[in-house]
Amino acid sequence: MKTRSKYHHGELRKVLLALAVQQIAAVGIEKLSIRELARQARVSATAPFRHFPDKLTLLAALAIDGFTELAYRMQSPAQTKQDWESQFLQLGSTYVQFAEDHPVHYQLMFGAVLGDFSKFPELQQAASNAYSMLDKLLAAIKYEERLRAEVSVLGGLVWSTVHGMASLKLNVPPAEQSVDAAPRQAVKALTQDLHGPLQMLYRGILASG
Amino acid sequence: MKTRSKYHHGELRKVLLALAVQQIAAVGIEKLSIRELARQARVSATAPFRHFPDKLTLLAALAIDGFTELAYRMQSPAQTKQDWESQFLQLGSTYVQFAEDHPVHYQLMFGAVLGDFSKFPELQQAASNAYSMLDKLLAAIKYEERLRAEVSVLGGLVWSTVHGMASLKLNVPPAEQSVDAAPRQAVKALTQDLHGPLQMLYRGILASG
DNA sequence: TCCTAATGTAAGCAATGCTCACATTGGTTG
DNA sequence: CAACCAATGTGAGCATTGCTTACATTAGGA
Repeated sequence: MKTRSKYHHGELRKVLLALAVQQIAAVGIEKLSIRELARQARVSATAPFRHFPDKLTLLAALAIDGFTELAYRMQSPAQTKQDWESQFLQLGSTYVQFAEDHPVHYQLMFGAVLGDFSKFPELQQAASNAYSMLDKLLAAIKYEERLRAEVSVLGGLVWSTVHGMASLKLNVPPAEQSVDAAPRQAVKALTQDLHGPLQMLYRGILASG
Repeated sequence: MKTRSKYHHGELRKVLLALAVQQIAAVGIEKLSIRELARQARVSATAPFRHFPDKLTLLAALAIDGFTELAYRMQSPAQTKQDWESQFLQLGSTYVQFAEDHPVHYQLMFGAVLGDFSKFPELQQAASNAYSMLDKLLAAIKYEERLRAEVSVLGGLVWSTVHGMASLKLNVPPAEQSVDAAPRQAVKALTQDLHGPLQMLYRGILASG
């Protein structure tokens, strides 16, 4: 290890991103300060701007990392040649697990802070990659099982459900949560009672559009 | 109508909230400026602080309005003495419709900007009120139909699904969306194919916790 | 009618995002 | 090996922001 030359931090970009995640987790996105990040990295206040043209772009970089990681995680279940039920199952829990492991990234990826992705082509690309994983898996399943539904329709419903679970887990005060109240009971419920109601629900919402 | 006395705006609070919604919709939460709001309301820069101790509290006030309106909308389906399928159905579409009608409020209610609700007792209260509507309906249904599952479990699943749909509709670029692709096909899909996969998915996710 | 609380104003402070001109490097090329 | 150049860091400074403090104006009940 060479002595730190003190000028030229060396891996400032990476460090800034990591610190940003920490700080957002600690004080929230609203109060994230680039100057404060610079201070923590022991670097001048303007140094961060050599790596990111502005604050939003720094956040976008985090979102890109998120989508990349998510896509990576979704790759494994899609490649293993298991029965499609297992793949399906793994895909869902992978998604939710990701949200729990990287709440800050998730927030940026699916929250409204970044606004229109069109300002960040790389982000758009990364997001599309991740989204296409679900489509690919569903397409494969459809082919093998000869499902009659459109893949896009299936995908939309599955995605809604999974995303809803993840989003609620992150953003709703635990006292109000009932998502993970009782896993085993939930499984029971699904096989016993929910069958009818859920169908009804889907129909109502989708038909109203 | 009396002549505007120019001092004492009169309904500044209401106007500020309305302007805030406009501005957030236009430039995003990140760039919402209280001083700018004051300018648009033709009022001094410090006037807003007579009505809201700080910026966050102003946003919290919007979230409170949101929860109140949502609870109000959910009240009607719960009171009409229809069959429970219809009630269920209406509840879901009410929720999604609300998100589409008031995206800014929705963002504040379920996004991460406000952080912990515990700083705003009124907000906590308003949220609880809204949440309890779903529980009430489910409890009633359970009683009438003798569902075997726990209400909290049912509620969690239903809520996840509905919330996921709403959240995706708001936060995902339409090009990537597949939620409302084809309502009629979706209904078909549900009654034909989705029955099995969805169960699998739920089981996988819930059992992994 | 007066007096007090509610509501508005004016001036000012510390912090922030960002720009610009300049300093210091490390890596490529002659 | 030297010299140059692009990448990366520094420092001063500007406009804007959230918020405080001290003061002005008003509305409305005693």
